[in-house]
Amino acid sequence: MTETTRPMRRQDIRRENEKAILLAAEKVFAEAGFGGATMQLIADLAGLPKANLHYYFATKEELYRSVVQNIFEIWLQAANCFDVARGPIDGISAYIDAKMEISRRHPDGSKVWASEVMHGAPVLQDYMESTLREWTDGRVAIVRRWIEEGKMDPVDPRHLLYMLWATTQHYADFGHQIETLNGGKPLSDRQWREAKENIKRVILTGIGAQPA
Amino acid sequence: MTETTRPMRRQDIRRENEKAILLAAEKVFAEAGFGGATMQLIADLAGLPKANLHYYFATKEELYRSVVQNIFEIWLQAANCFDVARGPIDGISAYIDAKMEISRRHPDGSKVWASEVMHGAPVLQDYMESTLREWTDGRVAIVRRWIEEGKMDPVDPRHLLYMLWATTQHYADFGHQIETLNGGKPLSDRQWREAKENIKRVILTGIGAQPA
DNA sequence: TTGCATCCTGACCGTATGGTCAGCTTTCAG
DNA sequence: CTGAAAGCTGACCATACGGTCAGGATGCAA
Repeated sequence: MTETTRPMRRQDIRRENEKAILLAAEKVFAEAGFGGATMQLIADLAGLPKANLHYYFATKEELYRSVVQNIFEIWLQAANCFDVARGPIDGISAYIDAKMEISRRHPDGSKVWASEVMHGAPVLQDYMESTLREWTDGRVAIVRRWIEEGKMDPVDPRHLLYMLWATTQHYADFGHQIETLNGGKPLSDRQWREAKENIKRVILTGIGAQPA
Repeated sequence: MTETTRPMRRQDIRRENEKAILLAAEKVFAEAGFGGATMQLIADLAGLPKANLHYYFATKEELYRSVVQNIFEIWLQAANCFDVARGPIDGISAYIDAKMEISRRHPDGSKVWASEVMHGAPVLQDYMESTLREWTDGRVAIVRRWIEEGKMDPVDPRHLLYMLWATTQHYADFGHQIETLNGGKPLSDRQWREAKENIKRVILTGIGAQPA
Protein backbone atom coordinates (compact mmCIF):
# COMPACT_ATOMS: atom_id res chain seq x y z
CA MET A 1 0.00 0.00 0.00
CA THR A 2 2.73 2.40 0.94
CA GLU A 3 4.97 0.92 -1.73
CA THR A 4 5.19 3.17 -4.72
CA THR A 5 8.33 1.64 -6.19
CA ARG A 6 9.15 -1.89 -7.24
CA PRO A 7 11.28 -3.94 -4.85
CA MET A 8 14.81 -2.65 -5.09
CA ARG A 9 17.91 -4.47 -5.99
CA ARG A 10 20.58 -4.76 -3.38
CA GLN A 11 22.93 -2.42 -5.15
CA ASP A 12 20.26 0.23 -5.44
CA ILE A 13 19.27 -0.11 -1.83
CA ARG A 14 22.80 0.37 -0.65
CA ARG A 15 23.40 3.34 -2.91
CA GLU A 16 20.15 5.07 -2.08
CA ASN A 17 20.45 4.61 1.65
CA GLU A 18 24.02 5.78 1.75
CA LYS A 19 23.02 8.82 -0.26
CA ALA A 20 20.08 9.60 2.01
CA ILE A 21 22.22 9.23 5.10
CA LEU A 22 25.00 11.40 3.74
CA LEU A 23 22.54 14.09 2.71
CA ALA A 24 20.84 14.09 6.09
CA ALA A 25 24.17 14.00 7.88
CA GLU A 26 25.47 16.94 5.88
CA LYS A 27 22.49 19.00 6.90
CA VAL A 28 22.58 18.05 10.57
CA PHE A 29 26.33 18.48 10.88
CA ALA A 30 26.02 21.87 9.18
CA GLU A 31 23.26 23.02 11.49
CA ALA A 32 24.54 21.65 14.78
CA GLY A 33 28.25 21.01 14.30
CA PHE A 34 29.85 17.65 14.94
CA GLY A 35 29.34 17.74 18.66
CA GLY A 36 25.78 18.97 18.48
CA ALA A 37 24.67 16.52 15.83
CA THR A 38 23.03 13.32 16.96
CA MET A 39 22.79 10.05 15.10
CA GLN A 40 19.12 9.93 16.01
CA LEU A 41 18.40 13.23 14.29
CA ILE A 42 20.30 12.18 11.20
CA ALA A 43 18.41 8.90 11.16
CA ASP A 44 15.05 10.64 11.47
CA LEU A 45 15.91 13.04 8.68
CA ALA A 46 17.04 10.18 6.47
CA GLY A 47 13.89 8.26 7.33
CA LEU A 48 15.72 5.26 8.75
CA PRO A 49 16.02 3.68 12.17
CA LYS A 50 19.16 4.71 14.01
CA ALA A 51 20.58 1.21 14.07
CA ASN A 52 20.50 1.21 10.29
CA LEU A 53 22.90 4.12 10.21
CA HIS A 54 25.44 2.08 12.08
CA TYR A 55 24.98 -0.69 9.55
CA TYR A 56 26.23 1.63 6.80
CA PHE A 57 28.59 3.78 8.84
CA ALA A 58 30.18 2.12 11.83
CA THR A 59 30.65 5.28 13.89
CA LYS A 60 29.64 8.92 13.96
CA GLU A 61 33.23 9.83 13.17
CA GLU A 62 33.22 7.66 10.07
CA LEU A 63 30.00 9.20 8.83
CA TYR A 64 31.37 12.66 9.47
CA ARG A 65 34.56 11.81 7.66
CA SER A 66 32.59 10.71 4.61
CA VAL A 67 30.62 13.94 4.58
CA VAL A 68 33.72 16.07 4.86
CA GLN A 69 35.56 14.16 2.16
CA ASN A 70 32.62 14.60 -0.19
CA ILE A 71 32.79 18.35 0.25
CA PHE A 72 36.50 18.40 -0.24
CA GLU A 73 36.07 16.70 -3.62
CA ILE A 74 33.56 19.28 -4.78
CA TRP A 75 35.72 22.06 -3.46
CA LEU A 76 38.75 20.82 -5.37
CA GLN A 77 36.81 20.34 -8.58
CA ALA A 78 36.11 24.05 -8.76
CA ALA A 79 39.84 24.33 -9.29
CA ASN A 80 39.69 23.17 -12.87
CA CYS A 81 38.36 26.55 -13.99
CA PHE A 82 41.62 27.99 -12.85
CA ASP A 83 43.83 25.65 -14.80
CA VAL A 84 42.37 25.82 -18.25
CA ALA A 85 42.25 29.61 -18.24
CA ARG A 86 44.66 31.66 -20.31
CA GLY A 87 44.76 34.64 -18.00
CA PRO A 88 43.51 36.09 -14.73
CA ILE A 89 40.33 37.49 -16.23
CA ASP A 90 39.10 34.14 -17.49
CA GLY A 91 40.54 32.10 -14.65
CA ILE A 92 39.49 34.16 -11.69
CA SER A 93 36.08 34.95 -13.16
CA ALA A 94 35.38 31.30 -13.71
CA TYR A 95 36.67 30.36 -10.28
CA ILE A 96 34.50 32.95 -8.57
CA ASP A 97 31.48 31.78 -10.53
CA ALA A 98 32.18 28.17 -9.64
CA LYS A 99 32.73 28.82 -5.96
CA MET A 100 29.68 31.05 -5.71
CA GLU A 101 27.63 28.32 -7.32
CA ILE A 102 28.90 25.90 -4.69
CA SER A 103 27.98 28.35 -1.95
CA ARG A 104 24.52 28.62 -3.40
CA ARG A 105 23.81 24.99 -4.20
CA HIS A 106 25.78 23.37 -1.44
CA PRO A 107 25.62 25.66 1.58
CA ASP A 108 25.48 22.80 4.06
CA GLY A 109 28.59 21.23 2.68
CA SER A 110 30.40 24.53 2.80
CA LYS A 111 29.44 24.97 6.43
CA VAL A 112 30.66 21.54 7.38
CA TRP A 113 33.93 22.24 5.66
CA ALA A 114 34.26 25.59 7.42
CA SER A 115 33.43 23.99 10.73
CA GLU A 116 36.00 21.26 10.20
CA VAL A 117 38.75 23.77 9.45
CA MET A 118 37.72 26.07 12.29
CA HIS A 119 38.04 23.24 14.76
CA GLY A 120 41.56 22.50 13.60
CA ALA A 121 40.76 20.03 10.82
CA PRO A 122 40.94 16.96 13.07
CA VAL A 123 39.75 14.76 10.24
CA LEU A 124 41.28 16.43 7.24
CA GLN A 125 44.70 17.40 8.53
CA ASP A 126 46.47 14.92 6.27
CA TYR A 127 44.51 16.10 3.23
CA MET A 128 45.38 19.69 3.99
CA GLU A 129 49.04 18.87 4.25
CA SER A 130 49.09 16.95 0.98
CA THR A 131 46.33 17.56 -1.53
CA LEU A 132 45.39 21.07 -0.49
CA ARG A 133 48.97 22.19 -0.25
CA GLU A 134 49.77 20.83 -3.70
CA TRP A 135 46.69 22.40 -5.17
CA THR A 136 47.52 25.74 -3.60
CA ASP A 137 51.14 25.69 -4.71
CA GLY A 138 50.00 24.97 -8.25
CA ARG A 139 47.60 27.90 -8.27
CA VAL A 140 50.21 30.17 -6.72
CA ALA A 141 52.55 29.27 -9.57
CA ILE A 142 49.89 30.09 -12.12
CA VAL A 143 49.23 33.49 -10.58
CA ARG A 144 52.96 34.18 -10.44
CA ARG A 145 53.22 33.43 -14.12
CA TRP A 146 50.36 35.80 -14.89
CA ILE A 147 52.16 38.50 -12.96
CA GLU A 148 55.42 37.87 -14.78
CA GLU A 149 53.59 38.04 -18.08
CA GLY A 150 52.23 41.42 -17.09
CA LYS A 151 48.65 40.22 -17.11
CA MET A 152 47.99 41.54 -13.62
CA ASP A 153 49.59 43.61 -10.88
CA PRO A 154 52.13 42.02 -8.52
CA VAL A 155 49.77 40.85 -5.80
CA ASP A 156 50.80 38.20 -3.30
CA PRO A 157 49.17 35.07 -4.78
CA ARG A 158 48.42 33.47 -1.45
CA HIS A 159 46.58 36.40 -0.02
CA LEU A 160 44.71 36.70 -3.30
CA LEU A 161 43.63 33.07 -3.02
CA TYR A 162 42.55 33.56 0.58
CA MET A 163 40.51 36.53 -0.54
CA LEU A 164 38.79 34.47 -3.20
CA TRP A 165 38.08 31.62 -0.80
CA ALA A 166 36.86 33.91 1.94
CA THR A 167 34.62 36.07 -0.18
CA THR A 168 32.90 33.27 -2.04
CA GLN A 169 32.60 30.97 0.95
CA HIS A 170 31.09 33.78 2.99
CA TYR A 171 27.85 33.58 1.05
CA ALA A 172 27.36 30.04 2.29
CA ASP A 173 28.79 30.14 5.79
CA PHE A 174 27.25 33.47 6.71
CA GLY A 175 24.18 32.93 4.56
CA HIS A 176 21.96 33.36 7.56
CA GLN A 177 23.41 36.76 8.34
CA ILE A 178 23.12 37.84 4.73
CA GLU A 179 19.55 36.64 4.64
CA THR A 180 18.70 38.53 7.81
CA LEU A 181 20.22 41.71 6.40
CA ASN A 182 18.26 41.09 3.23
CA GLY A 183 14.99 41.46 5.08
CA GLY A 184 14.80 37.83 6.06
CA LYS A 185 14.60 36.67 2.45
CA PRO A 186 17.16 34.54 0.64
CA LEU A 187 19.04 36.29 -2.12
CA SER A 188 17.12 36.29 -5.38
CA ASP A 189 18.56 35.16 -8.71
CA ARG A 190 19.27 38.77 -9.51
CA GLN A 191 21.01 39.37 -6.19
CA TRP A 192 23.22 36.35 -6.65
CA ARG A 193 24.14 37.64 -10.09
CA GLU A 194 24.91 41.05 -8.64
CA ALA A 195 27.02 39.48 -5.92
CA LYS A 196 29.10 37.63 -8.46
CA GLU A 197 29.45 40.71 -10.65
CA ASN A 198 30.52 42.89 -7.76
CA ILE A 199 33.06 40.44 -6.49
CA LYS A 200 34.53 39.88 -9.91
CA ARG A 201 34.67 43.56 -10.71
CA VAL A 202 36.30 44.59 -7.45
CA ILE A 203 38.87 41.82 -7.47
CA LEU A 204 39.76 41.94 -11.14
CA THR A 205 40.02 45.71 -11.04
CA GLY A 206 41.89 45.42 -7.77
CA ILE A 207 44.61 43.25 -9.24
CA GLY A 208 44.85 45.34 -12.38
CA ALA A 209 43.43 42.70 -14.68
CA GLN A 210 40.44 44.61 -16.00
CA PRO A 211 40.02 44.31 -19.77
CA ALA A 212 39.73 47.95 -20.76
CA MET B 1 51.83 28.73 50.86
CA THR B 2 50.21 28.65 47.46
CA GLU B 3 48.82 32.11 48.05
CA THR B 4 50.77 34.71 46.16
CA THR B 5 48.15 37.41 46.45
CA ARG B 6 46.48 38.90 49.46
CA PRO B 7 42.97 37.70 50.27
CA MET B 8 40.68 39.17 47.67
CA ARG B 9 37.70 41.32 48.12
CA ARG B 10 34.37 39.97 47.08
CA GLN B 11 34.10 42.27 44.11
CA ASP B 12 37.51 41.28 42.81
CA ILE B 13 36.80 37.60 43.21
CA ARG B 14 33.63 37.86 41.23
CA ARG B 15 35.23 39.88 38.48
CA GLU B 16 38.29 37.67 38.17
CA ASN B 17 36.39 34.42 38.18
CA GLU B 18 33.90 35.60 35.62
CA LYS B 19 36.75 36.75 33.44
CA ALA B 20 38.60 33.45 33.77
CA ILE B 21 35.45 31.49 32.97
CA LEU B 22 34.59 33.61 29.97
CA LEU B 23 38.12 33.32 28.62
CA ALA B 24 38.17 29.56 29.04
CA ALA B 25 34.68 29.24 27.61
CA GLU B 26 35.61 31.28 24.57
CA LYS B 27 38.49 28.97 23.84
CA VAL B 28 36.57 25.76 24.38
CA PHE B 29 33.53 26.90 22.41
CA ALA B 30 35.84 27.99 19.60
CA GLU B 31 37.65 24.68 19.50
CA ALA B 32 34.73 22.33 19.96
CA GLY B 33 31.61 24.28 19.06
CA PHE B 34 28.68 24.67 21.41
CA GLY B 35 27.65 21.04 21.24
CA GLY B 36 31.15 19.69 21.60
CA ALA B 37 32.13 21.92 24.48
CA THR B 38 31.75 20.56 28.00
CA MET B 39 31.36 22.47 31.20
CA GLN B 40 33.98 20.20 32.75
CA LEU B 41 36.59 21.18 30.19
CA ILE B 42 35.82 24.86 30.61
CA ALA B 43 36.05 24.47 34.37
CA ASP B 44 39.41 22.71 34.15
CA LEU B 45 40.78 25.37 31.82
CA ALA B 46 39.55 28.11 34.14
CA GLY B 47 41.02 26.28 37.11
CA LEU B 48 37.73 26.01 38.96
CA PRO B 49 35.48 23.15 40.01
CA LYS B 50 32.60 22.59 37.66
CA ALA B 51 29.99 23.44 40.27
CA ASN B 52 31.55 26.86 40.57
CA LEU B 53 30.79 27.58 36.94
CA HIS B 54 27.14 27.05 37.62
CA TYR B 55 27.39 29.46 40.50
CA TYR B 56 28.36 32.23 38.10
CA PHE B 57 26.50 31.10 35.02
CA ALA B 58 23.35 29.13 35.62
CA THR B 59 23.42 27.11 32.41
CA LYS B 60 25.70 26.30 29.51
CA GLU B 61 23.42 28.36 27.28
CA GLU B 62 23.78 31.40 29.51
CA LEU B 63 27.56 31.11 29.52
CA TYR B 64 27.59 30.74 25.76
CA ARG B 65 25.34 33.75 25.38
CA SER B 66 27.74 35.86 27.43
CA VAL B 67 30.66 34.79 25.31
CA VAL B 68 28.87 35.56 22.09
CA GLN B 69 27.68 38.94 23.28
CA ASN B 70 31.22 39.87 24.28
CA ILE B 71 32.42 39.18 20.77
CA PHE B 72 29.59 41.09 19.24
CA GLU B 73 30.62 44.17 21.24
CA ILE B 74 34.19 43.98 20.00
CA TRP B 75 33.00 43.37 16.49
CA LEU B 76 30.79 46.45 16.55
CA GLN B 77 33.49 48.64 18.04
CA ALA B 78 35.64 48.16 14.98
CA ALA B 79 32.91 50.11 13.25
CA ASN B 80 34.01 53.43 14.65
CA CYS B 81 36.92 53.60 12.23
CA PHE B 82 34.38 53.72 9.49
CA ASP B 83 32.40 56.62 10.89
CA VAL B 84 35.08 59.15 11.61
CA ALA B 85 36.69 58.75 8.19
CA ARG B 86 36.36 61.38 5.53
CA GLY B 87 36.56 59.05 2.58
CA PRO B 88 36.85 55.42 1.50
CA ILE B 89 40.63 55.38 1.64
CA ASP B 90 40.79 56.35 5.29
CA GLY B 91 37.64 54.54 6.33
CA ILE B 92 38.12 51.22 4.64
CA SER B 93 41.83 51.11 5.43
CA ALA B 94 41.18 51.68 9.08
CA TYR B 95 38.35 49.17 9.12
CA ILE B 96 40.48 46.49 7.50
CA ASP B 97 43.27 47.18 9.96
CA ALA B 98 40.89 47.00 12.88
CA LYS B 99 39.21 43.80 11.77
CA MET B 100 42.51 42.14 10.95
CA GLU B 101 43.75 43.05 14.39
CA ILE B 102 40.68 41.39 15.87
CA SER B 103 41.30 38.29 13.78
CA ARG B 104 44.84 38.20 15.06
CA ARG B 105 44.29 38.99 18.72
CA HIS B 106 40.89 37.43 19.18
CA PRO B 107 40.73 34.39 16.91
CA ASP B 108 38.70 32.35 19.37
CA GLY B 109 36.06 35.01 19.65
CA SER B 110 35.86 35.30 15.90
CA LYS B 111 35.37 31.58 15.59
CA VAL B 112 32.59 31.52 18.15
CA TRP B 113 30.87 34.33 16.31
CA ALA B 114 31.24 32.54 13.00
CA SER B 115 29.94 29.35 14.52
CA GLU B 116 26.95 31.13 15.99
CA VAL B 117 26.00 32.66 12.66
CA MET B 118 26.63 29.44 10.76
CA HIS B 119 24.23 27.60 13.01
CA GLY B 120 21.50 30.13 12.34
CA ALA B 121 22.29 32.58 15.13
CA PRO B 122 20.00 30.91 17.67
CA VAL B 123 21.24 33.23 20.39
CA LEU B 124 21.86 36.41 18.48
CA GLN B 125 18.91 36.51 16.11
CA ASP B 126 17.38 39.53 17.82
CA TYR B 127 20.69 41.39 17.81
CA MET B 128 21.12 40.70 14.13
CA GLU B 129 17.68 42.01 13.37
CA SER B 130 18.18 45.20 15.35
CA THR B 131 21.72 46.32 16.14
CA LEU B 132 23.49 44.66 13.25
CA ARG B 133 20.90 45.77 10.74
CA GLU B 134 21.09 49.36 11.93
CA TRP B 135 24.86 49.31 11.87
CA THR B 136 24.88 47.88 8.38
CA ASP B 137 22.33 50.36 7.05
CA GLY B 138 24.42 53.18 8.45
CA ARG B 139 27.57 51.95 6.76
CA VAL B 140 25.71 51.38 3.51
CA ALA B 141 24.59 55.00 3.61
CA ILE B 142 28.14 56.19 4.15
CA VAL B 143 29.43 54.19 1.20
CA ARG B 144 26.58 55.49 -0.95
CA ARG B 145 27.56 59.03 -0.07
CA TRP B 146 31.17 58.36 -1.00
CA ILE B 147 30.00 57.05 -4.33
CA GLU B 148 27.81 60.08 -4.95
CA GLU B 149 30.71 62.35 -4.08
CA GLY B 150 32.79 60.57 -6.70
CA LYS B 151 35.25 59.27 -4.13
CA MET B 152 34.92 55.71 -5.37
CA ASP B 153 33.33 53.65 -8.11
CA PRO B 154 29.64 52.67 -7.89
CA VAL B 155 30.00 49.36 -6.11
CA ASP B 156 27.08 47.74 -4.31
CA PRO B 157 27.76 48.74 -0.69
CA ARG B 158 26.36 45.55 0.80
CA HIS B 159 28.49 43.23 -1.24
CA LEU B 160 31.47 45.42 -0.48
CA LEU B 161 30.78 45.09 3.24
CA TYR B 162 30.41 41.33 2.93
CA MET B 163 33.73 41.25 1.15
CA LEU B 164 35.39 43.19 3.95
CA TRP B 165 33.85 40.97 6.62
CA ALA B 166 34.67 37.77 4.80
CA THR B 167 38.23 38.60 3.92
CA THR B 168 39.28 39.86 7.32
CA GLN B 169 37.39 37.25 9.29
CA HIS B 170 38.92 34.50 7.17
CA TYR B 171 42.30 35.00 8.82
CA ALA B 172 40.78 34.02 12.16
CA ASP B 173 38.22 31.39 11.20
CA PHE B 174 40.46 29.62 8.70
CA GLY B 175 43.62 30.39 10.60
CA HIS B 176 44.42 26.72 10.88
CA GLN B 177 44.26 26.27 7.12
CA ILE B 178 46.41 29.34 6.55
CA GLU B 179 48.89 28.10 9.11
CA THR B 180 49.05 24.69 7.47
CA LEU B 181 49.66 26.26 4.07
CA ASN B 182 52.31 28.43 5.69
CA GLY B 183 54.40 25.40 6.53
CA GLY B 184 52.68 24.78 9.84
CA LYS B 185 53.85 28.09 11.27
CA PRO B 186 51.63 30.98 12.32
CA LEU B 187 51.91 34.08 10.19
CA SER B 188 54.79 36.28 11.23
CA ASP B 189 54.50 39.99 11.95
CA ARG B 190 55.69 40.66 8.45
CA GLN B 191 53.18 38.28 6.92
CA TRP B 192 50.33 39.88 8.82
CA ARG B 193 51.47 43.25 7.56
CA GLU B 194 51.64 41.92 4.02
CA ALA B 195 48.18 40.44 4.37
CA LYS B 196 46.75 43.78 5.43
CA GLU B 197 48.60 45.61 2.67
CA ASN B 198 47.43 43.20 0.00
CA ILE B 199 43.82 43.29 1.09
CA LYS B 200 43.78 47.06 1.29
CA ARG B 201 45.48 47.49 -2.04
CA VAL B 202 43.23 45.07 -3.91
CA ILE B 203 40.02 46.39 -2.44
CA LEU B 204 40.82 50.09 -2.58
CA THR B 205 42.08 49.73 -6.14
CA GLY B 206 39.12 47.54 -6.90
CA ILE B 207 36.61 50.18 -5.92
CA GLY B 208 38.51 52.94 -7.65
CA ALA B 209 39.57 54.71 -4.49
CA GLN B 210 43.31 54.54 -4.89
CA PRO B 211 45.07 57.85 -4.12
CA ALA B 212 47.12 58.36 -7.26
C1' DT C 1 13.14 -24.30 -4.08
C1' DT C 2 16.79 -23.72 -1.16
C1' DG C 3 20.53 -21.81 1.33
C1' DC C 4 23.01 -17.92 2.27
C1' DA C 5 24.53 -13.27 2.32
C1' DT C 6 22.76 -8.96 2.81
C1' DC C 7 19.71 -5.92 4.92
C1' DC C 8 17.06 -4.34 8.73
C1' DT C 9 15.61 -3.08 13.55
C1' DG C 10 13.63 -2.87 18.47
C1' DA C 11 15.50 -3.28 22.65
C1' DC C 12 19.20 -2.71 25.31
C1' DC C 13 23.78 -0.90 27.64
C1' DG C 14 27.61 1.95 29.48
C1' DT C 15 29.09 6.36 29.70
C1' DA C 16 29.43 11.25 29.69
C1' DT C 17 27.21 15.36 30.43
C1' DG C 18 24.44 19.29 32.26
C1' DG C 19 22.70 20.40 36.26
C1' DT C 20 21.52 20.15 41.57
C1' DC C 21 22.19 20.49 46.38
C1' DA C 22 23.47 20.26 51.17
C1' DG C 23 26.67 22.02 53.76
C1' DC C 24 31.15 24.12 54.22
C1' DT C 25 34.32 28.47 54.33
C1' DT C 26 35.16 33.35 53.79
C1' DT C 27 34.08 38.16 53.78
C1' DC C 28 32.25 42.11 55.84
C1' DA C 29 28.61 45.41 57.58
C1' DG C 30 26.94 46.93 61.86
C1' DC D 1 32.42 40.14 67.70
C1' DT D 2 28.71 38.32 65.31
C1' DG D 3 25.46 36.97 62.09
C1' DA D 4 24.11 36.97 57.59
C1' DA D 5 25.28 37.08 52.83
C1' DA D 6 28.39 35.63 49.36
C1' DG D 7 31.39 32.30 47.72
C1' DC D 8 32.65 27.51 47.14
C1' DT D 9 32.51 22.41 46.23
C1' DG D 10 32.29 17.08 46.41
C1' DA D 11 28.94 14.03 45.70
C1' DC D 12 25.06 13.01 43.48
C1' DC D 13 21.17 12.52 39.79
C1' DA D 14 18.51 12.11 35.46
C1' DT D 15 19.00 12.08 30.87
C1' DA D 16 20.63 11.62 26.31
C1' DC D 17 23.78 9.83 23.45
C1' DG D 18 26.82 6.57 20.71
C1' DG D 19 27.02 2.14 20.01
C1' DT D 20 25.72 -3.15 20.29
C1' DC D 21 23.31 -7.27 19.34
C1' DA D 22 20.21 -11.08 18.62
C1' DG D 23 17.21 -12.33 15.58
C1' DG D 24 13.85 -11.41 11.83
C1' DA D 25 13.03 -10.10 6.77
C1' DT D 26 14.48 -9.98 2.04
C1' DG D 27 16.85 -10.46 -2.33
C1' DC D 28 19.39 -13.59 -5.13
C1' DA D 29 22.57 -17.14 -7.06
C1' DA D 30 22.58 -21.88 -8.02
